[in-house]
Amino acid sequence: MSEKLLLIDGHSLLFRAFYGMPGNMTAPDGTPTGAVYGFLTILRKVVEDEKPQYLACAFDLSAPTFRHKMYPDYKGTRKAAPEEFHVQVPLVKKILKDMGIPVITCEGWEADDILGSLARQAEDRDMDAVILSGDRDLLQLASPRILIVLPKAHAGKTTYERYTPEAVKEAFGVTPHDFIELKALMGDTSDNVPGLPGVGPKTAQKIMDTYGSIENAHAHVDEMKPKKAMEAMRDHYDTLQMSLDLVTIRTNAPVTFDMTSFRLEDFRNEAVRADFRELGLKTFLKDFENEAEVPTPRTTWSVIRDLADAEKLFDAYGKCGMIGLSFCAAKDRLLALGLTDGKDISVFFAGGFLPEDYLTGKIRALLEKEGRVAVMDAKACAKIFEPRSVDHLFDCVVASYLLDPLKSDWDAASSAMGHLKKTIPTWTGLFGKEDPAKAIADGSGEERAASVLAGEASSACELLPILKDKLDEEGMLDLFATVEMPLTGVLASMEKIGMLCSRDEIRAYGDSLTEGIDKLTKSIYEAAGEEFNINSPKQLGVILFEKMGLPVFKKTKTGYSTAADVLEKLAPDYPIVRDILQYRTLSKLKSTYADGLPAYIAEDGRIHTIFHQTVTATGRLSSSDPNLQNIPMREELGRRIRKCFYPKEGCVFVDADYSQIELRILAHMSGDPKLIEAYKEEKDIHRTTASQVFHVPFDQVTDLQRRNAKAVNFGIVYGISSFGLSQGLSISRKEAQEYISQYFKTYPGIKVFLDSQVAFAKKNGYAVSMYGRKRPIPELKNQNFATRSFGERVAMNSPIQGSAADIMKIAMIRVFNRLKKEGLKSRLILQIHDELLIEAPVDEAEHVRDLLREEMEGAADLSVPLSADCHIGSDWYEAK
DNA sequence: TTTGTCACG
DNA sequence: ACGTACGTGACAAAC
Repeated sequence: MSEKLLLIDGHSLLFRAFYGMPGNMTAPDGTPTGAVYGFLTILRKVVEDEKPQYLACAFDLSAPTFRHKMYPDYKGTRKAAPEEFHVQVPLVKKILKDMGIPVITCEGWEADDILGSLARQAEDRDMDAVILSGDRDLLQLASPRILIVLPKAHAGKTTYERYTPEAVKEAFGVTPHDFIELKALMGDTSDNVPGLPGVGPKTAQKIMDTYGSIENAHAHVDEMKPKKAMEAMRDHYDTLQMSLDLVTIRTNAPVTFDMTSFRLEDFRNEAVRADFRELGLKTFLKDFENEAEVPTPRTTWSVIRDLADAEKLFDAYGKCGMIGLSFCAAKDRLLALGLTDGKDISVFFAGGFLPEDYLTGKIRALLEKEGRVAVMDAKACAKIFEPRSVDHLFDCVVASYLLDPLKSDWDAASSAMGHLKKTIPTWTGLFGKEDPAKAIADGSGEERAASVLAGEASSACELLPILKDKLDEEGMLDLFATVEMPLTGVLASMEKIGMLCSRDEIRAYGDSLTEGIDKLTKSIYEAAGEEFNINSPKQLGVILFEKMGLPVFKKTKTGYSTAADVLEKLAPDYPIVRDILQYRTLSKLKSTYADGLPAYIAEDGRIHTIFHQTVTATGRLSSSDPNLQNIPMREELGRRIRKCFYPKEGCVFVDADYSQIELRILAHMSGDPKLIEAYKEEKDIHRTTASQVFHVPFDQVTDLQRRNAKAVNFGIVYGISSFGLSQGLSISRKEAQEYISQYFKTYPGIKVFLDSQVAFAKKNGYAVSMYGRKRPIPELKNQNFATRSFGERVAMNSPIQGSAADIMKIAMIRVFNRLKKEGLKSRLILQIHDELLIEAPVDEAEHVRDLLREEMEGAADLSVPLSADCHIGSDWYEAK
């Protein structure tokens, strides 16, 4: 194997890291360090993976280069960057120096040219070169011996893409050399390289596709199309030649350096350690100490291909008290699975002597035996293996979520890292954009898949006892075992069943919206005196507040606010604003629902939303792909979309929603006698509140009083503030404060309760629901008033919203089990926070309605009654 | 990728 | 004086 030289494009890599990393990272002295951190992370990863023997890093100088002489307007190295970036350049240079990595600059030349020249020199010495850069322009240097590595901006993760000439061709459709010509044709605004006027990416690509090179295109300039491009090529050929020259990276810069081979250990010297300490780069310091220790032994596993071996293993696993299970599936088909008893790890691929049905059958049997099965995704497990119950499953990711619900997006790897301090391979980490199913099918992904499966199964197995202890310690084991775990099975069933949705009806609905949108567009253009993009808040702001001179009520950090509450204030005086509001309504309905939903209708005619159990801070579920928890309801026009959702032949929808569950929970948790009394009367609660707060007889409450009382009730649940209420009611802050005082005077127990929740959260650092669900509130310690106030409102709201979520989850499990127990064909298909929707055969409908109400109202025993309103309908619109 | 907006509870 | 109602997800535009 030939030797390898890793060349780093210092400036561009740091720049990329600067925008890719959180901007708030600082050293103890306040110096920003985010870019340095990102730079080092990617560098370490590439060095580990590529294992170069030699390293060098090139930087630009601020002095003009030969390109500035060719073209004075050239920007190149003089791009604007914020101060926070500039201060990090010397920091990274010092660290590189201390690591023993040569930092190379060259007067009159850019870093690109240095890299190109050194890479070429490496080629001449029969070495391989790897160029690590943040700039795509470097791709032109890719060759059989020169690999280009670009970091990939992927939220939070450090990954990169490797470009050989073939990879460049595959990803961009052009050879590395063509990159140069393309860029010359298009120009580059950030470098200020002039391109051909009127030629963008599309036309440039077309020219290259047709003629293969600029030179050839110019030879055929007379026949060129479009006409604009032809004229541009004819008139600006000289400029184009110069641009070509400008964007071509040189390989003859007068640079060399002493190629002293370096070892990874060189990174770990005292000078580097001091740098890291000074900058507060804890992650890297920790690395330092860890590396002295024994490295984590590589996980090993056996791939099982023989039926007799498999039989023996499944038999043995069946006798274990605890096993770890992982699997890989695509479109509800099992592809592979990993199993461990905590010692040995076995990996099975479906197919050959081990058909898919054989494996799923074996796992189903395991899930019905006594003992625990630790997994990373019980919901997916239930969907694939369809066990009679999920009673023996332990979902490590759900457990991790309960222990820290603020860290949304829990997954297998972060659970392992968070509780085991272990790094395990991930699907995206090993496969990137590649489809694991395909890679497994053609064999190229088997090894990688096995390593992910082994890591997930073994860490699940290891995590189970740890997480169980932690849940117990935190008083959440009961919530986990009796609510969250059984719920995984309910959600699996709901997702799998899905909800029928009519393509034709949605299309018709969309068409009717289009008509309205077209009319409004015309009318808006006319009133504005010009055409513009109404969907652009920026352009709209210019039209309304600059051109037409409308009064500005509110600004956002980027410009004028054009939000609905602002436009509504202007609507009475300006017809155009009314049209814009209407336009917004229609285009929202069209883009998100009419145009958005059909893409999700599966082959069975149903939409299978995903219910997320580990996302929200309060314990609620969320829904995505598509979100079926925000289908329009409040306005008639939008509500009509619900007519497109219908039950299957011979069925109806049975729908039930809790009536003011959050206020009832507030009454219960606070124990305020007057509010409890109000609920026991089972009258219109907002009217009752108005009557009691404003001291008027129940029958004499005006609509305005009721509306105000309702807003106050909302406010209380959200964590009341006079400012917030004043916004909600469009009244002065003083009046709002008056309402609040009045409310607290009427229900003193509520005030005491809310204060106690804030005090509790301040003391303990978290709020807690009726069922022990915790929500940490770090904001309460923040010294910023606004942030702290937010924390206080969260402390008031979370126990209420969280308890409501708990109760709904309990209700779902009760309803699900009751349907099963009674052997009914009715199926739970949706949850919308305080509402459940069931698809029920007509002959079961009335019974199911009663059952649904019973199980929902009986889900919790509060000091006020829980009440659910039920409806039966032939589509979702009718069922509400 | 972030921002503004808006649909729901 | 500080600046907001609580909790989500999707889309289009702009960076």
